Amino acid sequence: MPELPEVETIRRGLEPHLVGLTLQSLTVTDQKVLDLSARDGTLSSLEGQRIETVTRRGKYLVIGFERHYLIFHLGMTGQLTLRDPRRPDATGFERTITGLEWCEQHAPDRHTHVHILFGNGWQLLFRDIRKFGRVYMLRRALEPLLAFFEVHHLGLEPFTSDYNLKAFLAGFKNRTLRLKSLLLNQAFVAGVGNIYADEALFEAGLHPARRTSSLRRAEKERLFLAIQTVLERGIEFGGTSFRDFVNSEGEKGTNQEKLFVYGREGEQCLKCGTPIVKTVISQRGTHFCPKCQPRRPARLP
DNA sequence: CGTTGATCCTGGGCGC
DNA sequence: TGCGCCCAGGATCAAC
Repeated sequence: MPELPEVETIRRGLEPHLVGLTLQSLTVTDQKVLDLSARDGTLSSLEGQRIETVTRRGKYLVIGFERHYLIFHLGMTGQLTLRDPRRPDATGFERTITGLEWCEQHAPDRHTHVHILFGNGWQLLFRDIRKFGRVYMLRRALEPLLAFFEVHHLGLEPFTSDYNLKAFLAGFKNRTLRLKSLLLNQAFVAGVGNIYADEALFEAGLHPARRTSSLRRAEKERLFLAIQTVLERGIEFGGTSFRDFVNSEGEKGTNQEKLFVYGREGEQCLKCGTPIVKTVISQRGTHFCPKCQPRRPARLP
């Protein structure tokens, strides 16, 4: 679910509400989602600390308290929402389990694993059906944060000076894997997941099964630009809500209406009318247009 | 070292 | 209605 555009959408929703709030208590109802291997202090040491920053790196959301970072990775089905218990919760949803049809705030349920209560009465709720998501806690300093990103193999960060053509091209060095697999590797470009990988390859007109070693310079440059294009569009439309994604207010994004290939198997390509094909590459569903994304590169003119 | 495949979870959707 | 099966947006680690 949550790739860079979804996490950024959540970040933008949380930041104006969270900055300045003081954490009163933090409750973890399923320890499985906790990873305190790199912590420096106990969870209770967060009590009384004020939130100063809400940032993001790849698919990781980083909440900066006065002395610690609380870091969230939403896995496949993670949701991070704000709730004001003094307001009525929305009810009567079509799918109460996945939360896909949920809008506005909702009450905690058996899939809500972390509850954070703030001094003003608001709650920040972490909910994750499949429990692939994780919550981490670090001492607030640059060095442990960079070490954390290092341990989790985070590569180029889109929309920063970090993401430049030279570094991008270096990612192709000595590699033979398929393009789709390269894009899913967070050590290459951080934040790209299955949906945006397929969309970026369509945008660049590249076949997902092509080997990285077969790309010409111009094709790599197209991919370099295409990744930013599709991520930007995803953010612009508030993220892609295929199943579970909701923003910090519990609302769906609309980027699923803007996709060219993902989830469109058998439907006509929006550019050429050819039916979109779905296949499997490194065990992930992969969608592409066989005409717009030829397996063999077009001959030079 | 690079690459592939199994695995962790739960729910939804489909065919029978 | 129920059951079995397959699928799902991620990341890690063992094994080749």
